[in-house]
Amino acid sequence: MGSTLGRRLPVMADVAKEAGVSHQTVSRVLNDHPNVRSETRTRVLEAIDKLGYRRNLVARALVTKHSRTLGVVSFDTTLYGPASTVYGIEQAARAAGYFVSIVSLKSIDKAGVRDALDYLADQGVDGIVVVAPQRSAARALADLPLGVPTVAVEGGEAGDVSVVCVDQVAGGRLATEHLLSLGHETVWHVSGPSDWLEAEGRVAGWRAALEQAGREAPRPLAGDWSPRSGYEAGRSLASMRNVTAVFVANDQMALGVLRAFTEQGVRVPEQVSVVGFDDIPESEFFSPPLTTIRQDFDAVGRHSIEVLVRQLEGGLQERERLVVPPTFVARVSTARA
Amino acid sequence: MGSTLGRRLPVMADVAKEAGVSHQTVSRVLNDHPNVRSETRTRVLEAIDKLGYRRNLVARALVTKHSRTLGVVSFDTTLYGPASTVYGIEQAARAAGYFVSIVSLKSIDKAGVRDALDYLADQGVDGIVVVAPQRSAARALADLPLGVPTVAVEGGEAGDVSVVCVDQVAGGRLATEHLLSLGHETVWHVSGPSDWLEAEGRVAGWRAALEQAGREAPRPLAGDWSPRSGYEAGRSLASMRNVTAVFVANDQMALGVLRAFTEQGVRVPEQVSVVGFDDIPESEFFSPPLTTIRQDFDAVGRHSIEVLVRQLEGGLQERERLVVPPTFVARVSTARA
DNA sequence: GAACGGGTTGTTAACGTTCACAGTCGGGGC
DNA sequence: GCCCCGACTGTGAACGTTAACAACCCGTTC
Repeated sequence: MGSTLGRRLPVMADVAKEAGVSHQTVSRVLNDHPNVRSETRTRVLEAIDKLGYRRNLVARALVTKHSRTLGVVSFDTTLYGPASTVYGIEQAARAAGYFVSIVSLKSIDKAGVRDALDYLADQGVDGIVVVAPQRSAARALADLPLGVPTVAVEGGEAGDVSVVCVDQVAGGRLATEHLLSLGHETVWHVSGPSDWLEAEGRVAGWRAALEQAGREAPRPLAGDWSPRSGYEAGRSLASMRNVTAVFVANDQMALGVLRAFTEQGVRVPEQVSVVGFDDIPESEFFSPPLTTIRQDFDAVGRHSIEVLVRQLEGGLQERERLVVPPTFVARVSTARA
Repeated sequence: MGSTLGRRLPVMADVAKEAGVSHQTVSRVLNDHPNVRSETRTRVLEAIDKLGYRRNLVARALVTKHSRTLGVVSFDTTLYGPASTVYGIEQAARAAGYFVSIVSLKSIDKAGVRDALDYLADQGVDGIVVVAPQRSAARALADLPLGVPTVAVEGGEAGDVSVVCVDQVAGGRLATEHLLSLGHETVWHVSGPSDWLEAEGRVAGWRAALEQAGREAPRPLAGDWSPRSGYEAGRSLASMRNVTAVFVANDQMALGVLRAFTEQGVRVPEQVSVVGFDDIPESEFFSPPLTTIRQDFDAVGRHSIEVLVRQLEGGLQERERLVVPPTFVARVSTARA
């Protein structure tokens, strides 16, 4: 192609020439500036349409210092919880007119979190959501000097940043109280990894409920969220005589527990009642269908964007703390003692 | 505070002044240009370190016309398959030095795909990966005049774009042949939604295996990937006398099938053998543990980035088609007829 | 001693927007 | 008739980087 025009994408100046106005007027039209004669506006819009012009957001970001991009750092988005949360975040962010740039961490240690944050900051994101369910991640966040508005999901006492989370303690309570109300003497617990804030919250809720009912809390069995660890915990529990009720810290482990019980000939819910946590789509079809505590991940994602955008567009503000309540889902894995 | 220096972030010019060189030399150091005296280089690096300078990637993108950002558009990243694929994509992209911007679609229709693509193009991504498992998405892709290098995951005959996919037909064959080899007269099938290419491929593989063995293919039961739809198909199957082997198009539906069988008193694998597809983490702990076909989503994600990056950095090229083989995973849900 | 050439550095001009400011035009008040 | 003001539009300069080119230094070569 000659030097005449080639394949070059049209820029504002081209539109301006086409419409017989200045590039600034084009800019005004694009930004909905009020003081543009409506006739001029249509002329510009026609030119835009004719040339197939699209504004260059990179150039815009350079001068405005806003990229309208939000960063998300999350741990293992393969898991149902993080995946759902990130999904909610993405939907909400796009609805609010932001792009979403994502970083999934394999393991969360301080260095990993810092790197991810740096990485996103380099990219020029306007704000960051950190799905930081581990204590170590939350601590990293608290220590980091972040130049970018940030909100933490499940972040515990995450220093100066705003936090959106599910009330894990209430969830643990809900599960345990349900089992106690069915007449069980006490409730056993298969917990998540101790580094996780969610695991810790559920343990606390379980303990509080038992204490309030004046029951002894048995020693919790620790899992790692995986079905396998639930299976192993289930084998231990099956070998004990006095177990009639178990609160498992997530549905995947609960699946493992159910499997172990089945193998050992322990019948659920006739001999032992089981409650899970999360309400993954599969839970309803476990054998037997799992009574569980539902977390509204979607709401968590949405809220975190709301908080972040408020912070971004409303100037600096108080840090907020938003707690989403969990709900009880009755199915058939629990029965009277 | 004053006009002296304020809180302004340092730019290249500041580093240049600090090091007593020109901003261009700083740029050269940052870009590993060979012709910089090593003494100068260290002086510049020291200045960068002292000032805490970080280069502005937005400005850089403006002039180079490369953002080093890749776009990903995917359908419902809440599902295990897409989530794992996107995870693999993200890991590989970051390793290759690219940022990842993501768009999750609720529903995939032509307009949705086009919007997502436009959206990402506006943002200035260098390339796009479309996780397009539906026929409609693939068709949308084929029709679209895309100005950006694109690769499709599970994209079927996706027009001019490169494709990375799992060999679904081979997977369907694997499952069916396994069941036939156990002596079952024929194999029933619970399929995915007909609009999905993956569903179609699995049906084709199942049919081919039956045909090759000279067996009649029963009418497949259609599901929608959800455990519930599997449950409903399972109830139908349980009510039939002659069903001894079922190939279910994904593990979630297989869970539903198992549930229905359990409820109806049909024993797996004693009376009926069941094979799933995907190998989700839960499958191993179903009752009974599910024999299934494993898809290496991670590899798919990685490969798609490899193909895309090759296209990006190697100039325009032939479109590629990369097929990842599925593998058979033996567990206990299948037995001799 | 002049011309050459490679390594090293600096100068100037893009890139495509938005911002700050300066016009121009027309109508209303005195 | 004059001034002012508000609506509208244009001009020039940022933003922070890389690209293109020019310039310099110093050692070789003829």
